[in-house]
Amino acid sequence: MTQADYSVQLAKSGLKVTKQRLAVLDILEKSDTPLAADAVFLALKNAGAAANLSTVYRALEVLCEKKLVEKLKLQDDPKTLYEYNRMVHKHNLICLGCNRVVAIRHCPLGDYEKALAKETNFYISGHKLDIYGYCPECRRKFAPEDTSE
Amino acid sequence: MTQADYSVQLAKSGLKVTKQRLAVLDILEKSDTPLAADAVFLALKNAGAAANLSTVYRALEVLCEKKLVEKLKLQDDPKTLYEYNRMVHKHNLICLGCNRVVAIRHCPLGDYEKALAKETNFYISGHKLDIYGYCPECRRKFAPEDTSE
DNA sequence: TTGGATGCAAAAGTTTTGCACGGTT
DNA sequence: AACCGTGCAAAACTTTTGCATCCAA
Repeated sequence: MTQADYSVQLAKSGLKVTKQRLAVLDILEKSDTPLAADAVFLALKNAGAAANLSTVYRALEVLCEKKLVEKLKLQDDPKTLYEYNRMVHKHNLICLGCNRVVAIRHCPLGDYEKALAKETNFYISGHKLDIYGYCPECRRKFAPEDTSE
Repeated sequence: MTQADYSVQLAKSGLKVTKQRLAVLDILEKSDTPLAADAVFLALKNAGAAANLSTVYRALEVLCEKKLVEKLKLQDDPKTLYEYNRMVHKHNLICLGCNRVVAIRHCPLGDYEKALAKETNFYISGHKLDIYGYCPECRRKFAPEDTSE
């Protein structure tokens, strides 16, 4: 993704194109894992595009409103994480050892949601599935249990 | 559940039996929805078992460690919620209108986890599924979309 | 030009911690 | 008696807000 792409996205969303917002989008788009506000703040500094922490929070907030960015909260992290919204439904596989977050695209819950809606009479707008475990590397380090077959 | 039951649970966990911990367990066990620390604090006061907020946080923390209580974070609430751990695997159906949390016992994810473990080589320790929507009453109030058939 | 965006500082909200005292075992 | 738990106050940490200034449209 290029600067021009982000500009179009911002403009389409009715937001002013500022270097801070462009930089935030770029950081998130390039990151292979969701980032907390302070991590974005640091990344901006390192990229030579330093912005104020408040500005980062405000940018993240407005980008979430416009669906350019997604917000997520994981169980053991007090910080809210943000990731570039690639507009695909997905789930998170979170490593409890190194906190790496791996995106999982296959979703087994379509029929389940429909059945649940019928059963509970809720209107169901979406769901969030986080799967916790240990990645291959951390398995080796911590070996919480041997599950090899 | 009675005072005596909680005492046994605490003792088994190697915790001292104090009136604050007993009261916290009782509040959570009787609640039909997960509670935030400040709500527990208030409930204690109303029950004539007032305790300090720090004590409530410390009690909740240690009860979580001992698996007597479960911790959960939902997407739009900055507060951590706590619920009595009934030792059953379940999911949450959360109403975006009134924030009611309904427990769902059926879990469709057993095979999915196994397949995912094989595919990613993660050791998978668990998952968390939250489903968001509008309960029957809030559907009527907000009518976000007509999905009746 | 003008309304929205930013920086800075201060505040708000939730949760944690240090320490002296009190209660459980 | 020893040690863990509690209360109180202060602090830590994340996030939000007020206001003056700046910048994109």
